[in-house]
Amino acid sequence: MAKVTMKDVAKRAGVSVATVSNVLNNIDNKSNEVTQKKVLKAVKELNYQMDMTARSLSMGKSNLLGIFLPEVFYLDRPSSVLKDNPFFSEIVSGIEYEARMQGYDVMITCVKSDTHVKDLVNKRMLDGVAILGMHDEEFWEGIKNIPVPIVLIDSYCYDKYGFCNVGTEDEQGAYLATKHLLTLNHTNIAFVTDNSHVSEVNYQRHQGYLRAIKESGLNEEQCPVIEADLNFKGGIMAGHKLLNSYAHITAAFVVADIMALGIIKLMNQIGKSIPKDLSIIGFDDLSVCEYSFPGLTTIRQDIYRKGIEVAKLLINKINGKDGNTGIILPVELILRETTIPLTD
Amino acid sequence: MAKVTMKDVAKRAGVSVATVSNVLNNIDNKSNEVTQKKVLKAVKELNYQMDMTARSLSMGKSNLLGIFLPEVFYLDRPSSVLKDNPFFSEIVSGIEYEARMQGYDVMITCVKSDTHVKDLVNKRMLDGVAILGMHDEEFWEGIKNIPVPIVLIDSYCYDKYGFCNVGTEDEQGAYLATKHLLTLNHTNIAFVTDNSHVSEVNYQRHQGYLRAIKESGLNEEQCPVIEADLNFKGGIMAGHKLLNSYAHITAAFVVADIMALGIIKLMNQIGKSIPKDLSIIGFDDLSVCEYSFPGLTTIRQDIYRKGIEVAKLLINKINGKDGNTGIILPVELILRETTIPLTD
DNA sequence: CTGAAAGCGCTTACAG
DNA sequence: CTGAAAGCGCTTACAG
Repeated sequence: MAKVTMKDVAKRAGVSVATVSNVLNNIDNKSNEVTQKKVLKAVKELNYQMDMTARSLSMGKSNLLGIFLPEVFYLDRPSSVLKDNPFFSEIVSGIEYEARMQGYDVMITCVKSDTHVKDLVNKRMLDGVAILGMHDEEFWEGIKNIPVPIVLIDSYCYDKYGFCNVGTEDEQGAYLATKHLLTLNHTNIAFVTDNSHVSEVNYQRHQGYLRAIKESGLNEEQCPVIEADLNFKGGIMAGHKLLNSYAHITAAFVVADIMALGIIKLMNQIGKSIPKDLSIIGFDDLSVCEYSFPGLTTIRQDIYRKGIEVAKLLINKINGKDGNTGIILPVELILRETTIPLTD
Repeated sequence: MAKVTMKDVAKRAGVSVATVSNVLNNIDNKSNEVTQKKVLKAVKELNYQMDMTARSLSMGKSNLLGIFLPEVFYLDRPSSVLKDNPFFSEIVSGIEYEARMQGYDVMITCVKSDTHVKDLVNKRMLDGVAILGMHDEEFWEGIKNIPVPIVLIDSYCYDKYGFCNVGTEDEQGAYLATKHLLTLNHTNIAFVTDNSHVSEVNYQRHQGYLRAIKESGLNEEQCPVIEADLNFKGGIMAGHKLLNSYAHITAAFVVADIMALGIIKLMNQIGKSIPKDLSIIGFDDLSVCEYSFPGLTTIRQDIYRKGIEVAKLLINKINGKDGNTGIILPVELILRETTIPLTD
């Protein structure tokens, strides 16, 4: 069975290829009803499927969206953030879903440089791209002239480059988390964060933490910042620091669930009890929060929905619909079992 | 800056478009060295990037691989297996990596039917596709005539349809797991599996379990099969069944880590101690096994590598390289803290 | 409202 | 070894 092309449809319907193209692209009143019916009938009978490749070449757009993940290395082996970080899987999932609903396909790849991004957009005539993860200034500078819409996730400098962004109430989330601990009478609350010092997100979360601390009249000095790698192992390291150098701490707000899980694991291992010996609250509400014991109290952001918003925003921009270039999604306190009132 | 095409390169290099195409496609000795040099120089100077869309149309192949995930529903909302199941993220990660290394891009999408698959292959001129997850006979029948290579994961009937497959030593893994429990003197060992009754994989794992049981002279009858949904909640359900109806059981082999985590969670919640009250071993070695407390003893399969093998196999078939159509990856017992010798 | 024709940027026989 | 030309399957002014 040879490939069915528009030509075949045209012949069967007794019209020209141009006409088939017109009705299929819904150039509204450009064709009369009976013509339309003939064409649609032929399409169905022949089970015609539009060749997107030809269409792309002809129109200069592909109906393809790019999802670009950061390339990471783990023990010198190239790894993928999709493999090691549930956050990315979930957001990709949301993007893919919404894109599909709107008739777009998605290409997914890890990118290593701005050049890499530019090349892919050109090569595949991508209509728009979503870029996940953090990159340096050079990277953003390098891609800012790409002639298709670009949406970022959790960026605080997207408008500087003319991009769009879907973010989360980071400051407010951190404030809620800290407030929750304060409400439970904790006064020695650590802020556990990553050690890369480049994350604007975590800076914002620190601000929210500080706002709550100050508001309650506590002294900033008694509230230490503990830094480690932003992953499970980093959480374990942070736990060690907590135990060794901050014995007076009774509660911790951790900027990422995955780190919080590391702390919990360590505490369990050495026979400490969570939340009795340490109240702990995370941020994200990954599925794994529910798996852990005790279940991790955390600040929820709806990551899947975030992905959906990313796709919506991207497609709106592609269609030239103006409107917001920045969307901020709400957060919510999820109470599970890792926080408890301070009693003495 | 207008798009740089082959025409521009040709002009700059003082040759024809055909020649540019030839050297770029490495039609080995079809052009002499000096011509090649001229062309390559022009390519570099103009920063020329091949338009894959045009190339695809012309060649009838796209250098694009499709990764097709099953569409799932969760509480009536369409969901994604990528979101809820780390197994899929990890294997996708492996496929993407290897594909990229070999110069292929990947398209990822959830598919709902065989027609959907066929349409996508046509529309995008995909060179090959990897299909993850389980589907019914009708689905496989529907796609078996697709004229591009198809590789499956963990299929036991791939050759029936002329597909390829990358699988795991399921029977052997289950055997090792069960053997491990037997070695620890357990004699009342439950087999916890999914309730869909369509998974050939879990049938094989059951076989491995039975082999170990029989080999040790135990009576099959005293080794119950417990069924539940293949997810975290299902694990909790299985845990309840275990507690309510199988008090004599001292150990369990669970066909998937994610279910095992559910059981552990339940036991923790009701104050039972793992492994003292129940030894438990899973299958897969997801990252989350390490996060849980106690760390889950399990049978490891290298899922990331599985993805890599999928891509390799797919690309080999695309290039007409014959060879294996079925690859079986090894398993390994990973000892953590959820199994303990039976003492009485 | 419809169709003939040019064009999108490549590749590939084919002739030279 | 190189180039002119046709073709891949669409879309889009343009003329009718």
